Parts: sequence; structure tokens; C-alpha cells
Amino acid sequence: MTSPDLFRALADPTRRAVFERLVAGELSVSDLTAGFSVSQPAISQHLALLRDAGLVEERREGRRAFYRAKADGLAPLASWLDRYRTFWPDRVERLKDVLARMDQ
Amino acid sequence: MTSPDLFRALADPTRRAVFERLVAGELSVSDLTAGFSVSQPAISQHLALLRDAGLVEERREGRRAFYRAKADGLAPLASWLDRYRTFWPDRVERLKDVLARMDQ
DNA sequence: ACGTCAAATAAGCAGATACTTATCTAATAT
DNA sequence: ATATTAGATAAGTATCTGCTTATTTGACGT
Repeated sequence: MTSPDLFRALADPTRRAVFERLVAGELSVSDLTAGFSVSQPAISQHLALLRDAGLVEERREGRRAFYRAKADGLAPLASWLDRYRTFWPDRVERLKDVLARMDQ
Repeated sequence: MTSPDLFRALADPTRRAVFERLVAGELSVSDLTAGFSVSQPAISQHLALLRDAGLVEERREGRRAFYRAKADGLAPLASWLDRYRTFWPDRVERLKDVLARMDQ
């Protein structure tokens, strides 16, 4: 029982791309729209779905809306993955990689 | 650029459940079908999609087909996650958890 | 007050998706 | 050989999804 539609939210390529941009930093809906080849309503719809999945949060400023990735949004996905982490063979190596990257 | 339809493959709840059972151990299509409330063709279709996504592999024995989760099937997902791992705050704690679990 | 701009919502549509039943293929059993 | 069994494939269908254009809501500028 991973937050059931976390996978679904990330399944669409455009929506995943929207999320990835918001990990890089906060953006307004217009800024976001400018970066994609779909309409503003399409972006708003993606954002609503991402918000419902707990992946982004919203800050409102006047008539503009700023979105950013939610810090712990991916945590359920990480936990789900951890359940199966013991499954693949090179798990120790992977972990060392992560540690190495963190030590920098 | 995560193997593009890994998320898609896991987005459907039934299909994800099929995969999770196969992580627990190899099963024939009949065994698998018995555990779900959908038809055998539906299961076969899910298996085909999971295979295309690199999540399961197939072993054929006479007229039966046995499926099992592929060891490194989730690796692309893990790499994708790693890119955003630095993003949430309790990353050190998470990692300690994983290590603790592995030491057992 | 009035026009404009940012974003959300409504309505509709074409294509995708998850299922079904029916059929096919191939291996086994009698 | 024939019947049976396991699984895949075909074809059809209802629902879901991602998009579009049109409209609405609300904040801002003049």
C-alpha cells in the first residue's frame, strides 16, 4: 500500500518532467507553462494531480501561484523500494555509492 | 530518462500486486491467476507488460510458464530516486535504517 | 469602475488502458 | 489419434486519461 497513486502521478512523462523541474526550484504556473509544449490548463491539471499525490506544494502570491516539490513527497516511493532493495545483488555497492556521494 | 514505462508498469494496482507476488517467489501463470479476481488473459497481459518493462522474466517448462521478478528490474527506479535523494531532509536517518536492516 | 492578466475550472474529445469472451497454439495424457 | 490442459493472442468494449478550447474567478493596474 504505497500511497496508491504516487506511481500513477509519475507515470506520465510530461507530469514527471513538471515534477523534476520543481525539484530544481520553485516556479510559477506561467514559467512552468513556458517550458512545455502543452497549454496552461494542461499544466494546471498536472499540478493538481501532483499536489493530490503529495509531490508538490503551492504558495500563492497575489494572482500568481508558485509551486515547488514537496520535500518528503518521494518518501513513500523510497520506502516501497526499500522493501525490495534486498532483492537485487549489488545492494552493498549501491549503498556505498550513496554514502560516498553524501560525504562530499 | 528512466526506462520510460517503469512507472507506467507499476502504476496499475493489479499489475503492481502481480509483480510483488513474483518478488516473493516464482509462480506459474495458473498459480498467479488463482490469486487474483481477474481472468487468465488479463494476467497474461499484465505479465507481458511487466516483461517488456524488464521487471519480470519467464521460464518455460513444458506447457507451463513460470514467472519471477527480475533481480535488477527496479534498479532504474532506484537510480531515478537517487537523483532526488538529497532532496528530503531525513536522508541520513533513512540510510542508517537501511544499513541496520542489512547488518542483520 | 474597467480592462487585463494569472490561474483554475468546465466541457468535450480522441486515444489509451484494463478488462472481458472467444479462439488459437502447443504440450501432455489417455 | 483425440481430448485436455496451460498459456498466449484476438477482438471488442467501457472507462480513464491527457489534452484542447471556452469560460470563470480573482488580483492588479490605470
